Amino acid sequence: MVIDNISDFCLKYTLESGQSFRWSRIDDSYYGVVNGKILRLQQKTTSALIIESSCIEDERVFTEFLFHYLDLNRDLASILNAVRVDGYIAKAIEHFWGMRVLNQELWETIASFILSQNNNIKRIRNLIRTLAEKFGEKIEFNGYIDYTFPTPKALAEAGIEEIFSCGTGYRARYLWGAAAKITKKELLLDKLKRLTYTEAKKELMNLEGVGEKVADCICLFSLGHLEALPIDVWIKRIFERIYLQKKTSVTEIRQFAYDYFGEYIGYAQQYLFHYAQNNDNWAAPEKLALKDINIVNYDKM
DNA sequence: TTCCAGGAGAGAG
DNA sequence: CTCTCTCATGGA
Repeated sequence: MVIDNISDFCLKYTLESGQSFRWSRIDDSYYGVVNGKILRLQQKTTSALIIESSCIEDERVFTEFLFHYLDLNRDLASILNAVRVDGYIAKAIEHFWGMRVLNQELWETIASFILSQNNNIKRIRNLIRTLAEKFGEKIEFNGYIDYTFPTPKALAEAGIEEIFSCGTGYRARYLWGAAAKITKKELLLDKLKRLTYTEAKKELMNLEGVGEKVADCICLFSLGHLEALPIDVWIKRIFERIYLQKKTSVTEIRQFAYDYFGEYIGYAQQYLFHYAQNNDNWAAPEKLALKDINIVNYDKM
């Protein structure tokens, strides 16, 4: 199946920007598990996406779902125009044009970012794979083998010890607690999807092991709240070094960021994060000059 | 060996 | 409110 009418999209940047931990690149295509099915995605040209899956019943319904997952329904150009307020972020945007903020499955996102605390991306990926191998279901597509993300029920029944034995460390009881709470319907995922950003964040922070940063990740990477701003060590570093030029609190960073970048701060954050992660020179002195705003037409990659 | 990673919670002040 | 310490684990 091919979708050939997309624009302002880069599969690589989208899937390799630390928002999802479930995609693997093999040659020039990406394999992942979404909604319990293996997907193979491949971007041949800027406008064409090749999709293969073990089970596509209705192409129209599937396309609709995929557009939502990859956030292709949004007008990326106007979002990036809105947040391109200085030369620094302009460089990040130019560099990673086409990176989208995904709308991932809610439970998987909650679980993944509970595991992400005080952890690095590679190890988070390994943890999730181990958990899926142990508590998910084995699936196969064209010789590619993977596992579905464990359901809340599966993890709740497994217990803390079993989760701990996967190498989750002290996060085991947080993950188990969230799984149990959802299984017991003390937290209703469908209801969570209908809340505003502020309401959803507050509700998520009632879970043990979910603080402000993780709640913001869930709001941004699953619930589509683009005003969410996850402040991790990198974002803190960037704002302290580039924008505020002093050591400061997340409260001040948050206030400044909304004020400065506006309602699409979530997208701005993702470009700044990925730019810093992939550029050892992100804080070089010449990059501190923000004045030189180059308004160029970034219509194409 | 020590430090760090898409942090959060508990306690102290 | 803000600081500080601790919590597993593995890679650099």
